[in-house]
Amino acid sequence: MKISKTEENYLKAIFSILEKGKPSASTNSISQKMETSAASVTDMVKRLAKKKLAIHESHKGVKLTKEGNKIATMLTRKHRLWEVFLVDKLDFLWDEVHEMAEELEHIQSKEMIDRLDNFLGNPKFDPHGDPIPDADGKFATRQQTPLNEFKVGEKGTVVGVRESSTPFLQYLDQLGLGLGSKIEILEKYEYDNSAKILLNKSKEIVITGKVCLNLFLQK
Amino acid sequence: MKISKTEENYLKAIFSILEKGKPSASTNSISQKMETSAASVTDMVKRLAKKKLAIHESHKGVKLTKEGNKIATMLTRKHRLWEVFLVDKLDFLWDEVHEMAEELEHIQSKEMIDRLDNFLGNPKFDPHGDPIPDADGKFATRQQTPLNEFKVGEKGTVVGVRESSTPFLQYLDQLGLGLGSKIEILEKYEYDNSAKILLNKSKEIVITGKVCLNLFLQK
DNA sequence: AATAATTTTTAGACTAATCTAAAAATATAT
DNA sequence: ATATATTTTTAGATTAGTCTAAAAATTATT
Ligand SMILES: [Mn+2]
Ligand SMILES: [Mn+2]
Ligand SMILES: [Mn+2]
Ligand SMILES: [Mn+2]
Repeated sequence: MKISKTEENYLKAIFSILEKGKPSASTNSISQKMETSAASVTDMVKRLAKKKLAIHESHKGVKLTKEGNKIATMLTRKHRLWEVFLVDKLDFLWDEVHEMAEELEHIQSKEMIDRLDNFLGNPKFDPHGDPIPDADGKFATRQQTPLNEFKVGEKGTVVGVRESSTPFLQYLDQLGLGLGSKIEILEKYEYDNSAKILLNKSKEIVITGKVCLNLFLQK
Repeated sequence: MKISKTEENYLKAIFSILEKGKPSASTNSISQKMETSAASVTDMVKRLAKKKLAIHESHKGVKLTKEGNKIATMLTRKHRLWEVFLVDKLDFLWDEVHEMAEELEHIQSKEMIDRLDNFLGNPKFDPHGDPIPDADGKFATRQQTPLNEFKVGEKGTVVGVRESSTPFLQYLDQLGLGLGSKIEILEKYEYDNSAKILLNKSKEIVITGKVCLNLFLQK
């Protein structure tokens, strides 16, 4: 059974919605992520269900079957490994790689991706700190806490971002923040959830509540 | 103006037919290369003409415009650079890479391909000895002669193959022949154009006229 | 030059993927 | 509980890319 690039992108979209803890993905949430109409989503979801990749109950949202989940996981693996390649080998910045990976993930060769994994030194996390599933689909786990849950005086290292949109990543670059940055909380302002932090033991900066929410740190 | 993957593959097919010296590509020759019906070719050729990528005169075949030629050249560049990547970095064999490159060539990023070129050390020839156009579309040239034009006693080094189908390449592997192999002609048999050669100054083997025709050597 | 063979084009149909507009189902507010 | 708003599905249309069968044009053969 062959799966089109479009079907693959839908599977990945559903996967990423379910990943965030939702019990099922709604038609509207998928249409937003895919930037297509709700009608198109209904069509496609039916096709995925017919192929036994998804389970669809009318008006009750979509889940993935074991097979659908497997495919989405392998797409995530490919996407993230290519991102590592682009950053580590071709020296792209972390905010430049998503669109290219979005295309590269559809190249069909398990052998190639396993060799790429090896060539890259079997990385466990992508340039945004997201875990890379191994050849069996197993995700690495890591202890991480969003910055907004830190208390004054606590310290940590940035290991991931909740959202990896280009504007957010570029904003972090501007602030001098990236994976590996050392942070100590100096002050927290209840009023708007912003905070003053000490960056890499050298620079004091103020960041908004939104930034705090989107940064994951290891204590 | 955006060009679909299918349109790109047609451009490349037309390009490769014209490359062999033909003044124009016939509908049938394209349909053979693309493994589609002649009717589909006519349809597509009209679309390419409408986009000013090809010139089509009814019943007289197709040529490429400057723009069409440029695009086909860049696709060839991408295809061949990815083949080098797969062989040099991921350790694939020369007969394993074509299908993957056939997909990779459609990834849309000039910046990425220029960086890949650089990462690979700006190779001038692909794993089959075919020239890789540079960022401006210029092909490297090289003095090369098909083995069948060699005379008894002459020596040379294999630098390319005329045809790079998997069966042919695997057959060469079996014979112990590849790019860089040193060859001296020991005997030529007029009867069926086969020849006895000394391979790498150590092994005597007999090869058919067909093989002689498909190997390019540098004297 | 007429006929036969081959190549190319046209006509009409099909599928995947998309859309808009309207209908139906579900959720929310009064 | 009814009315209103939102979400989801259905219906019908469109475009790219493909096909087969038949018509038209070109090339080869007698
Ligand atoms: Mn994608
Ligand atoms: Mn990522
Ligand atoms: Mn291709
Ligand atoms: Mn090649």
